[in-house]
Amino acid sequence: MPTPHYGQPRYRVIADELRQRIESGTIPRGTLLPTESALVAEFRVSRGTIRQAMAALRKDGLVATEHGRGTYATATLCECNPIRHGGAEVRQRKIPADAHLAAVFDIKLGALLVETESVTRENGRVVAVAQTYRLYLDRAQVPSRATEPQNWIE
Amino acid sequence: MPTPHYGQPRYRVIADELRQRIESGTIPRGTLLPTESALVAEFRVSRGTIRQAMAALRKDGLVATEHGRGTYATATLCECNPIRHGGAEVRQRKIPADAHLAAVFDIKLGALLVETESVTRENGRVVAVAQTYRLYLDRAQVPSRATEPQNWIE
DNA sequence: AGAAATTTGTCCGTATGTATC
DNA sequence: AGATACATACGGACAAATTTC
Repeated sequence: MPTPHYGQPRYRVIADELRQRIESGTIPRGTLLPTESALVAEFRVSRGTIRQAMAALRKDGLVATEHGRGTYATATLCECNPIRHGGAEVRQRKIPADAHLAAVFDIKLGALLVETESVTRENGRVVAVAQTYRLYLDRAQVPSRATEPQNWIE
Repeated sequence: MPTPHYGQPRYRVIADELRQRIESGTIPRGTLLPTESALVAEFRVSRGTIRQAMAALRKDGLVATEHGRGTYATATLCECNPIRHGGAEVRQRKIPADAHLAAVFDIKLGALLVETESVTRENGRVVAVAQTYRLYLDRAQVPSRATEPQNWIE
């Protein structure tokens, strides 16, 4: 097999498969995913392809990776339907901190924040977007060496 | 030469170097960067490494890539010093729209927005971050095929 | 405490497919 | 159509962080 990528590229197919396993609970939140080598064996692709799929999931905040340790599924991302509030659409969701927010809040990359997004329209046209972030205070934390990530409950 | 990467990985060193060239004006805003092959030759690294450096710059919105065309430096990111306003630090800057904001505003990826960020502290600890975005109304646009990107002024 | 094994991170070289000019 | 450039994929190698013994 040279390198045919008709339709969807392989790394995307794999990413979608893993995403479904996480969302369906086949891979519980907070637990480690199979290792890269295991996925290489399962999907019969090269390690680079697996890593590309992982990067895609990481970008979406669905998983987080720690060097020498593994990649685990992050906490549930709760996304609510937008509600109307004074002419603006307001929507709230839990998100993992990106690099910038992690630095500002001085928290770990991937730690949970609550994002409130408000979208303002004028004549149907979006003219302003406001996003506020606050710490998500719960026992839901990114697993660390101090606790057992396997048994951590979201 | 096996694969020594003391300290910083090479792709990051290259990304920093390119970033400096852009910020110092060696690579003017709006102009195309050297091609991948040129950078491969200059830095004596593989294409994948160059592409990784490019991806890093792209993620930061410093450059934008068009398929079959090349990679060019995006508009100036004006970043002002934070000012204090009622117990919060407020800072404004121009940023290129990421995928989400581009979708919400219905504008092109990389088009300019004005971001106002407000950071609130309690006892020195950051407790909330608010970001508002509005359209940046000016002639500064991301270059398109219709105009000549080379001569585009920010 | 320390060595070995495991796992992810980075890098290389190469090849081929696909889109644009 | 031809040239150029980006996207995907492979296999191998060594580095670095973590866990296990």
